[in-house]
Amino acid sequence: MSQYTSPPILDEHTAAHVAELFRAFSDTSRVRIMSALVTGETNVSALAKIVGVSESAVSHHMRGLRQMRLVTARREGREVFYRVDDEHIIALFQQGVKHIQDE
Amino acid sequence: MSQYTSPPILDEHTAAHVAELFRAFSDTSRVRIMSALVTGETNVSALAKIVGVSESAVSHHMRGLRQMRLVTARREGREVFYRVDDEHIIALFQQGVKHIQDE
DNA sequence: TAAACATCTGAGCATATCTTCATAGGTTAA
DNA sequence: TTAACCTATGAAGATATGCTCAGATGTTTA
Repeated sequence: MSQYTSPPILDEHTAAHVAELFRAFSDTSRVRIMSALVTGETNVSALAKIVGVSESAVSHHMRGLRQMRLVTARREGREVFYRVDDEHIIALFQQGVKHIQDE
Repeated sequence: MSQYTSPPILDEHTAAHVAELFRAFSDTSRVRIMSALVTGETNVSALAKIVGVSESAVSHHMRGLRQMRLVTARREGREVFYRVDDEHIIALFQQGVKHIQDE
């Protein structure tokens, strides 16, 4: 006789990666940076002005987001433009925003 | 003549709430807890065994998740069963998991 | 009521995170 | 080349986070 068993929970390694992904959006400044990038490519100094933090802080955040491949960078002269390439990432972010705005 | 302006970025207050939501899933233990709850109602001691952390640690996590209304609690005798009621929250969580597993 | 069980809570500690400051690296214009 | 500009980096300090430990609270059973 067949028996039902619920799917095993996420293993430590996978769970750590999932947590890392969500952690990318777990900071107010990064959320605002993402909300800017979702509307289009933006460079560091513009992000700093828009979000209201130092260019250094933005740069630090961008390094993390870049390492996680959530954003890509493109150099144009002395400026560096960042963008969100992955539609799934955009959808994930927007879904989080929607949940807050719908409440 | 009409002019296009990109939508303003999220205000500080909204962004803080969005960050708070994502932060709920930004810890390995909480991700594993959520992955268990998604498969069905579970009590604290079971979660502790499954996830591999102390019951106290689970309880602390559940308080946070409860306060954010990401889970609901139901008492049955001396046990407390937790579940994820909100389908949108489940979808958000699963989408994050999917992004990791697809890579 | 007493004892056993399940969960919750606050304090304290170790670690992680975010920001700022100073400075370095890379690019363009004078 | 020098100066100005934009971005990146490392160190340091303040705050946040997650865990453990000890003990409290609530519930059932003997």
